[in-house]
Amino acid sequence: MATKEYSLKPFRAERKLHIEYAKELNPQQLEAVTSQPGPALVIAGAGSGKTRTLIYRVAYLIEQGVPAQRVLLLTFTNKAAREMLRRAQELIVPDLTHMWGGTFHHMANRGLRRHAKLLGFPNDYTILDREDARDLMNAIIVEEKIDTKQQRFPKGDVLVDIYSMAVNTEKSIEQVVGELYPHFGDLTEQIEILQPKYQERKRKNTAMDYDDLLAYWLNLLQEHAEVRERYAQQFQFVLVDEYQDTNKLQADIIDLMASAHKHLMVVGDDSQSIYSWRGANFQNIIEFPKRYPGCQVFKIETNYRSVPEILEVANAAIAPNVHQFPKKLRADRKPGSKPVLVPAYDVGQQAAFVAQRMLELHEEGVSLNEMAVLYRSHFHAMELQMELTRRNIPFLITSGLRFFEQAHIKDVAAYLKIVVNPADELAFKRAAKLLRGIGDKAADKLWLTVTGHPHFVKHLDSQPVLAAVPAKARSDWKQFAATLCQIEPLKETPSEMIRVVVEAGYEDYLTASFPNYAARLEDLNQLALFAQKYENAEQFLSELALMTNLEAEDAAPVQVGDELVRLSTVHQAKGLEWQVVFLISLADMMFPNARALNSEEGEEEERRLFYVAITRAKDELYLVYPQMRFNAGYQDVLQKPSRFLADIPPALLEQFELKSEFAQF
DNA sequence: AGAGTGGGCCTTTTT
DNA sequence: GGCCCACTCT
Repeated sequence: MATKEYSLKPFRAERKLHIEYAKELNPQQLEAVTSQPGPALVIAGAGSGKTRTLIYRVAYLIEQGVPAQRVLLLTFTNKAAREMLRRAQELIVPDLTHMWGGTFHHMANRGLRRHAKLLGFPNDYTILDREDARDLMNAIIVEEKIDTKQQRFPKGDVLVDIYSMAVNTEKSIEQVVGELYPHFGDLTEQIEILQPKYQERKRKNTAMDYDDLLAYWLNLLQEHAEVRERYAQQFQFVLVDEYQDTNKLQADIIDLMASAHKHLMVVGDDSQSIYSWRGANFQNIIEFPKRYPGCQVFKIETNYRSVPEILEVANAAIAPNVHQFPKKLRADRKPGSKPVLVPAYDVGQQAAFVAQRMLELHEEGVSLNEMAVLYRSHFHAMELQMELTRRNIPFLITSGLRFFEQAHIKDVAAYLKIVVNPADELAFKRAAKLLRGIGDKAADKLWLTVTGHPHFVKHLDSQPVLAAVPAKARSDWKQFAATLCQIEPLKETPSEMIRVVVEAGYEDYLTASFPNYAARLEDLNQLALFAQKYENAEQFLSELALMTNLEAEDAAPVQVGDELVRLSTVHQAKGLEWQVVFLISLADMMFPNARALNSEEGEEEERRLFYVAITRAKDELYLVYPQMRFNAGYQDVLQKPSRFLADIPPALLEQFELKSEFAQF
């Protein structure tokens, strides 16, 4: 790898460049975009053109002659990376396809597929999603004969969460349990003993969970100087978006990736740090100047997104937080209308109000695509979904379940996984249990008889294996074995594999098992189309596991051209914007969430979340709360408006009086 | 004994 | 939709 340094000429407005930076950027943005190499921290408030700054920085680097493959752009979603590259590409001529861009997990996976052998892992490992990790952990709890009855023992998903937190924050399990799971304090030792078992089991199955991708990648960079040097040399410029939501593990990876040149530019906003429960630590951004002494600091504080009335509410909402960089967001836009406070009787009336107002706005000419409903938790949107369906208002919801996490998608993917990685115990058992007459026990037994065989797929149809198959499952099993043999040679065309699996029997299973089989079949059809983009099954499966909710939409069957209202959690709305935003279920204990209030930091994070939600709105913002909570079987109980609403001076809001027509629900 | 089904109760945020 | 448990069917 050539290690030529590409230096940047000092920016001078009069010098002829393709892009007229000084015209297209404000002075603060311009300063960051044209800054000299070296560590740099960009504090960019909500709606201040953070993305724009990054795009222009990329374009500027390329225009200065830096080859695309020497730039690394880390973003929160792959979609964000793609979007930025696309827009940077529009600004300049050179080809950016060789630039590395994407999420941390994406980058780690890309590196590990190349170098996993150094860690004793084959490079065709499977990536476990949350559900897989939980199932594996539960299996271990059973095998280790842990008495989960006598004393409340954490379930698989809780254990996985504990380990995840330890890995991502680089803390000990004892510390994590002590701080976040004190009620399991006396089980600490047992919890510690199980972690290596979990690690071993994944290794045996040649599988990695999300945390392993990061942890092993960091390990590779730390322990293998040749790998570290290779990438640290390659990436002369490293850009990181949403830096406030990185955790210790990710920060360490960044530091090593940028260790040769130290041309590291991180961009973020401490007020929008909302992922501490995933180990994110906004101390990373606060202490960046300490870790990189002499770094340049840029503040971008002009907000182009929202009308001043919305911004004032946002500023008031975040003000009570003690732990933040002092900053003053200035509005650039002309005055518009005040945010509206809407007390609804209950969630039903809340839904009715939102739907009604949407229709009115649509009449007034606002596109449905420019409206969004945001909430704290997925289930807060239930009534609204029903209401919108009743009124024929088309909506797109990024639900708790991702497109790719749905059972039928995972079932079919399991077939491909078995062929790609015959050590994948979870995939094998999942697929086997779909056959009639095979349940947990039979699947366990069969796995023990088939695992480790060199000609795994062909072996399934052999005499010794057939003997272990329950009699009533025999014919299904034969079909299963035949299907796997059939798709094995098709690894280069994952979409074909999917079609074969569906036609060879999965379709029959769907029709027999689900009333909505047609919709599920259509999903699988879309999945096959989506798979065509990939060169082989392994790539396709990686993508499937690492895709975010936002990206999943591109693969989900949504008719193009249709106008859709967006329903989303605040977390998933990060980085997005709409003309009109409805923020619903603003009742205390719903938003802020009751469980987050156990600590002071918890309340501050909820407040940042509230701030993120408010700053998604460009023109109109509705703050809606239900006053009554439905109490099954008993009288409804009164609930308090969110404590965050009390921090907003009443003069900044317009009070909405619900007309009686809403009260009938 | 193991597979499969249905009811009751709860639901934070996600790569 | 998930989880747990009780129940029936084979």
